[in-house]
Amino acid sequence: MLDPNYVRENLDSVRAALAARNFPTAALDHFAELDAERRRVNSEADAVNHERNNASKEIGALMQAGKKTEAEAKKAEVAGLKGRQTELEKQRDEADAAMRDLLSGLPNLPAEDVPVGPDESANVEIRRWGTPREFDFEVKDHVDLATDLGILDLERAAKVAGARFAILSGFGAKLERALVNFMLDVHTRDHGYKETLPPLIVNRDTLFGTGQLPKFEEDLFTLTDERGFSLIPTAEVPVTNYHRDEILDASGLPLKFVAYTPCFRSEAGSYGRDTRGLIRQHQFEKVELVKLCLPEESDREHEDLTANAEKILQLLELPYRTVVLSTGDMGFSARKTYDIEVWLPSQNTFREISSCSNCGDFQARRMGTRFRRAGGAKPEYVHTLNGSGLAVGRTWIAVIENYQQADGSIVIPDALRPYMNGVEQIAKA
RNA sequence: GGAGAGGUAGCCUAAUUGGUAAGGCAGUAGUCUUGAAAACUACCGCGGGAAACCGCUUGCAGGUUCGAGUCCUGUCCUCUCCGCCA
Repeated sequence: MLDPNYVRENLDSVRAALAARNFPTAALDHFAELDAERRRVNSEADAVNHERNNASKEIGALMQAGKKTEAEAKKAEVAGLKGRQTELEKQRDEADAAMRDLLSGLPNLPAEDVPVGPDESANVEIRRWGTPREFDFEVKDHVDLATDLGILDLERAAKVAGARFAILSGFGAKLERALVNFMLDVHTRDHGYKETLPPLIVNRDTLFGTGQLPKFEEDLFTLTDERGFSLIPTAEVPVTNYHRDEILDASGLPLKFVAYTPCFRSEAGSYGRDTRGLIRQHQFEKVELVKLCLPEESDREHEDLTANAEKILQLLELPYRTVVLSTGDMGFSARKTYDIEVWLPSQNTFREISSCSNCGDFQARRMGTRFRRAGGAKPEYVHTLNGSGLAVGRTWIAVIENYQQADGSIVIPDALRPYMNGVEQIAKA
């Protein structure tokens, strides 16, 4: 959520920023009048309220003093205010709701150093690590490799659940589990994150807080339960919301969480995209990094978080590059996003394996997550950050494809071997 | 699923037949002190405002009333017992 005061004072630059995100700016056409109306009605309702409060207090005093007739006279006087008050409160609620509807649908404003462009073609590569391996045989993709090895069964998954589901088995399942444990260990032991295991089902307030609602309901799996539950699309949702409607002590910041969870996405609208293999699934596993921090530290924390995610790929010796997303390619809640893309030999290209975003105070404002500096200062909104560290399924793909051998077997990266009970290679049984 | 108890500011605890949230601890600033402690003073839920001040706040949402922590309805959460259960 944008700060209404900021929007009021910077309407033109907000309009330009939204346009850079390909966001229709028509909604802002009514901002000024809506804002003025809201503030006018609010102060008027306040004034009437004040009048009534005073009268009620006087009645109370008269009753205490035993002056019944005077109290009755005062009551009759106050009764006339009631209709006007009800009307004003109704107007105020409507104006507030209209403003909230307007603001809650607007995406975050891009940071100043985000490249401006229409879509992913304007993303800018900022660094590259490792060198893609030279293969002296024809590479296979992860579907052929893993299916042949008997560690992946997509056909039966389609029978059990449907398209975009998978069954991992044997060393395939073990590799997934090894990756999860490896990532959690690195982030907790070396990077100082606190491991958490959040609910996989969340309510609507939580979804609003991180920005999934009201605009992206169709991306979620929502339960038929009347409580409005949805399956989480990412651990960012429950974890960032841990401190919703709280005022934190500044001395406790930054808070750094790492959470391993399954994630569930409807993938509505992505029909025909990445239909083969594990790239795009309705259910996948992810280790997620989340930070709540001071505003002045979020840029640095963002760099650190991205480096923490990259470290996993370095330890697994998987080549990758990091790109900064352009204004036209960023997510709703982000003010700046780095995508980390891992090398996939079968596609001869880099594919997203992590997305690390600084959301500034955008989510904090929706959640009501604030902090207070020492000395009893006014509460301020925290900054929130999140990033995959990493998408486990896609890491699994990267390991399978990058470590494939001519005979179709897979060499286990050194860093993972302790997590595989010393297994060094997955070969056909 | 059945029965019962409860939710007041960071924590603890009050509030008469409904009269407009009292107090303690912790915390912050200051006085005093070589320094600290103690004592004393102020602040000490949220929002707006330069300020004066105003509005909001007893889990949440409604209702009755001039006025609701208090009465009524719904709902969420916590706890206890019974049943069921990984």
